[in-house]
Amino acid sequence: MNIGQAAEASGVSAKMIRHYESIGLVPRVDRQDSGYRDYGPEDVHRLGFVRRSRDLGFSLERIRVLLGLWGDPSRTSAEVKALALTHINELEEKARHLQEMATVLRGLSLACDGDERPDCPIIASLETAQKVPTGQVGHNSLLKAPMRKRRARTTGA
Amino acid sequence: MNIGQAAEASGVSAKMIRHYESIGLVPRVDRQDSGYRDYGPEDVHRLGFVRRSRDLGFSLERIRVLLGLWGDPSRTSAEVKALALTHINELEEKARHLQEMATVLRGLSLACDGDERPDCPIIASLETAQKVPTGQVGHNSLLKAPMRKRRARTTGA
DNA sequence: TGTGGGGCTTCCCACTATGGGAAGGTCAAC
DNA sequence: GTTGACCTTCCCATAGTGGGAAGCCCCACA
Repeated sequence: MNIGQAAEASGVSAKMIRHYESIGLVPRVDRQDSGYRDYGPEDVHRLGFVRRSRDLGFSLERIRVLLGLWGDPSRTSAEVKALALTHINELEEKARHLQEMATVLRGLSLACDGDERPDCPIIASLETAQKVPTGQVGHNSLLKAPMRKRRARTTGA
Repeated sequence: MNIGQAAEASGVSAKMIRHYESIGLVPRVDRQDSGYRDYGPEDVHRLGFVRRSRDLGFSLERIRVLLGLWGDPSRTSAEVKALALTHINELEEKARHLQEMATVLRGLSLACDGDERPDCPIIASLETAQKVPTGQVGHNSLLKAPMRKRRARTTGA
């Protein structure tokens, strides 16, 4: 089976299959006399595993671990579950972050007339780091690590 | 004011300030005799605007537009609001996507014993594209554009 | 048997946004 | 003058995916 057919069968693009192979995520497959890669059912199966893992948001590095667990007969479901729970927490944290930004912006938008005049609380809020009328959020600076202190300079004149 | 002080005052790292300047997001500032960049209050103000826009998840390209609207006395609040609403929709769509992945995985995790045995519905689900007992979600392949059809080949022998 | 076109190969570049680090110049305090 | 923090530019790295070029392979059809 050529790479194009493996791509269609697995849902992973040929481009990505080559990439996954190049970074060692999936093993190098045999070559035909022509030099074309030759895929068997097992290879396609594995690519499908990768594809579904990606669909659930796993990073390639984590999929590397998942593939290891998949092929390890002495794995425990506890290991798999722990990995999944870690990932779930990360997903939900990111989702919360995005939703919080949306909520802040939603509050500002509600206060914006959206007419022909230039006055706009959205622009005003971006301009100055002040509280926004969201009820409970009240700050713009989310999740950014504080910057390290710099030595004060006597900026002359 | 040197770049380090502008960075601390604005919350944008010196590295990023230089980068923003290099891509034309913020104008090139004057240089001191030493060749050091020299920042004034207006520059810091603008950098703060960029910082807060980033904190709300705006892309640099969209911040370019926002900066244009900010400095445009003939802007309308409708323009700003439209841009904000577009962004809100994108944020919430991404948040939903992440949350949906988390929910699917949560369902699989609930069905996983997490003990010393290898049997694991999480691995099983990644292995084969079958329905998962989540109640309403029931699919793994989310949001991926379908791949274009390829011509079937008579894979000889 | 020749040819056309689609698939395959490798290799490089692009994207987003940010940071690390090197090599070297500048400034201010002591 | 020395020292150390700060500045300069330039290159590289990240994560994941796609675009595209140059060139070879293969097969169907005329």
